[in-house]
Amino acid sequence: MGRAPCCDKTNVKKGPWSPEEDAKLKAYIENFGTGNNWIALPQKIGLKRCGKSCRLRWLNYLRPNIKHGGFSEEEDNIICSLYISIGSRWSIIAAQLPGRTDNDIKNYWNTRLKKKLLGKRKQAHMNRLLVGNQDPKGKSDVEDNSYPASLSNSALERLQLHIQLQSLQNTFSFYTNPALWPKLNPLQEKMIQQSLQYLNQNPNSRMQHVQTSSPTLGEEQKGNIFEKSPMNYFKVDDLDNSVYSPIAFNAASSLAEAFPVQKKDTEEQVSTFQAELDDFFNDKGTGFLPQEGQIADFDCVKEMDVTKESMIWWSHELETNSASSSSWDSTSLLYQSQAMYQDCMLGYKSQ
DNA sequence: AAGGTGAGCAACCGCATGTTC
DNA sequence: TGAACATGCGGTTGCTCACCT
Repeated sequence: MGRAPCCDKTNVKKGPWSPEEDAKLKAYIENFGTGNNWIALPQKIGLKRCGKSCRLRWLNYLRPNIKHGGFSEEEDNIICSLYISIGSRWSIIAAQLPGRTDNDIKNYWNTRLKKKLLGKRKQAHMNRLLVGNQDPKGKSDVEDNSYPASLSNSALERLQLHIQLQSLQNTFSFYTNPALWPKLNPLQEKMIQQSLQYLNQNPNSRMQHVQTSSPTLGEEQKGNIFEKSPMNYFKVDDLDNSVYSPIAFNAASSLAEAFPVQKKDTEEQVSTFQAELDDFFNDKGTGFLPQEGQIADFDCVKEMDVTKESMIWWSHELETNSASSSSWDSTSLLYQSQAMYQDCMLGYKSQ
């Protein structure tokens, strides 16, 4: 048995509202309020409209202090920032912008802001390609310190781009809101998170994927290692010395399975790995889906005691958390995400 | 001038959640 | 406690208008 319709569909008017209808609705609500019953309201005032339609019309157009169009730069920033952080939660975004409605913001985003933002990304990408092509020495960007393609300093920036692009595509950002992480591939998320954290703490570092025949690492390296991995690890060089990163050592072995590199680190292999890693983070090309055994190899997963059941539970928790707008402070999130957005945009401007 | 196309936007639809009885 | 109903929300649709050919 389906839900009973909220009104008699055959006896209600659809389509644009006439000025007379607007006037009737506005006058009634201003005088008597909605009476907390939108369904009954149209009958009371003799409108052949669905109650939901009346509500929408009032909220989006007739209620006082509604602003239409003319979004300011500041409003653009707020919308973009929040969208990157929380996705298409238009009502929450609208709550940060007095006088704006969720519908208005949604339309504005879909028709203009999204294009504007993606246009900047595209432009930045094109700029990079142009710079690479114009290099007179014909160096690959692996060799060129200004454009290192291995997971170097720019990896941070690139990972951020991945995250933000994925946020745009998936309407979530696990970056600023851990409660939202599981919506994406948790392995990718945790690895990115760990990588970002480490690279943030070690701004001079370069990160490479390294495979070694040595089953263990030297004593001098142990202090920098969370956990040994017999064959694969991420090697992080900063300018002063080489350290071995606490980044996803167990992930490295699983990654190595996904992206086998047979010999020790040559620039070419690092470059290849880099490209493959790109694909990995982009969910394309390799189509890497970890098997159960592989999942257990990720230290991020170990922390979570992952089983199929817990993943399901985790997923459910996410849905619950993300569905409840009162479960987190959207204002603090706004400041947090605005800073991220500003960083991102500054990054584009500097290119 | 007429037809095609795409952008912008108002409104609708269906689902999820909240509330009431 | 659960069914019925009301409300809120986000995705989608379809209309209008401006621009292009």
